[in-house]
Amino acid sequence: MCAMARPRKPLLSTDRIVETARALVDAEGLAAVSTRRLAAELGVSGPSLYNHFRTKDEILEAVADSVSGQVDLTMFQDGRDWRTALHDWAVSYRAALRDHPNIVPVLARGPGRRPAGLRLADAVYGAMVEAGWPPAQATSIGALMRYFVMGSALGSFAGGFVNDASAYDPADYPHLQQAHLLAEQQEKIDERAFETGLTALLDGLARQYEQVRRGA
Amino acid sequence: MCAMARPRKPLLSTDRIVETARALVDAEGLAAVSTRRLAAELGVSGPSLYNHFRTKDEILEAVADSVSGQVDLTMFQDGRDWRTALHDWAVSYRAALRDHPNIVPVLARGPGRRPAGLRLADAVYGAMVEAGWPPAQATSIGALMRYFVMGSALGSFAGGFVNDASAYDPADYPHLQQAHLLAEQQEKIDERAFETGLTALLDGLARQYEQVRRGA
DNA sequence: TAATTTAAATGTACGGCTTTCAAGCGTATG
DNA sequence: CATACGCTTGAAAGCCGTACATTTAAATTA
Repeated sequence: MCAMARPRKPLLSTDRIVETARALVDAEGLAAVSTRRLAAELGVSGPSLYNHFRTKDEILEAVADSVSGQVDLTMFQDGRDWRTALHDWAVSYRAALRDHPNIVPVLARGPGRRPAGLRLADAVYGAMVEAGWPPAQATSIGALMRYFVMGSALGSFAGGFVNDASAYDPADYPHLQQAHLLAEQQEKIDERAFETGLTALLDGLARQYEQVRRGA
Repeated sequence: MCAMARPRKPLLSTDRIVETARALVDAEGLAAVSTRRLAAELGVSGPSLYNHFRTKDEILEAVADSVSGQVDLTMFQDGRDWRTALHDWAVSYRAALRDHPNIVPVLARGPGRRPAGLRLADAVYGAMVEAGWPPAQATSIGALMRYFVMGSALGSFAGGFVNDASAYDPADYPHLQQAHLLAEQQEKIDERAFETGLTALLDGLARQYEQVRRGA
């Protein structure tokens, strides 16, 4: 009896699925994304999704990739020096993650075969080589920058400290008597830690760059 | 009929559960840990775990904490300079994560209320303050070091690149023609990226330290 | 145009998951 | 001895992802 047939215009499209999934992840977190729930959000019944994606994980990967795609890459093209470009890129990268914190755990699994993620890696690598870094170092720089940005996103937007004084017995953690305050100021602390680390990282790389150029 | 009674000696203990869970995570990954599977591994039936933990997540948190507990902290006590201590700590931290890569995603959610994780944060913070860093910077250093180590662990041991040449069309990623080779050499690349980043980070922090000391 | 293949959605169903609960039984405490 | 408590259990509720056959419309081919 009346099994719904193929509609005149497809109800679903990969784009619509990804966009809706992203909105759902942003609004309610990764855990809220079940195939049934997502399908409901799309006005459709569960298994329909499997006509457009082979698995739920593919949907999440696509969402992650769409966030990667929001990272600005123009700084690698307009002749800025490598250090400034790298700084701006890291900031833009982090901003994209901050806008969609709930998808970060998926992104953190590495570039995998996500096109936009690979484009990121490609852009950084290419720019560093062009700036005069040896290829091996350029690879390292791409990786370590990703490490730092991802780590800071995960460590900040996700877990962090718990805002509950009773969780911390001062006797156990002599230096962290005010750790329970950390949660309140967390945003600022994370921001400053990121900036401090990024500056240190770039300073240190600049030093290595000088040595490399001197050696060459 | 014949519901099993309370045994003379408890079959379960929190320690035994955590150890078994850790072994299971190490051997077969996070996904392999279901309450039933873990219970079977313990020679016990599913819901029994709930007499010792309130939720499965608490078990994983405990496993994560037990890994945090393996990180060496002695370098902060024997009078080494802050830079050397920080370096050794980062290396030891990364080694602990490398020994138990599958639990890293849980650890990466931040220190939360895990005692060993907090002890880590406390030790770093205390050592930096003692070395003459202003408290605010000491906080930043603790956070950014965690970011970097966690990010490098997640980006390496977990996902990374896919070892499948067909995944990468050279036309799309002009600089990554050999990206498919990356997976093979991944271990070395990750190691070098970590070392490069760590050195750069510490060089950069040393520079900031000089400025701070000069200003004081 | 007619026949055939493919696409999109569906209902049903299977096997898994975490977690709750009452019930049973040993052990410890009064 | 009585009573409370601790530990384990089986059963079950309510999720989950996804495989499958089915239905119909669209697209393709003859």
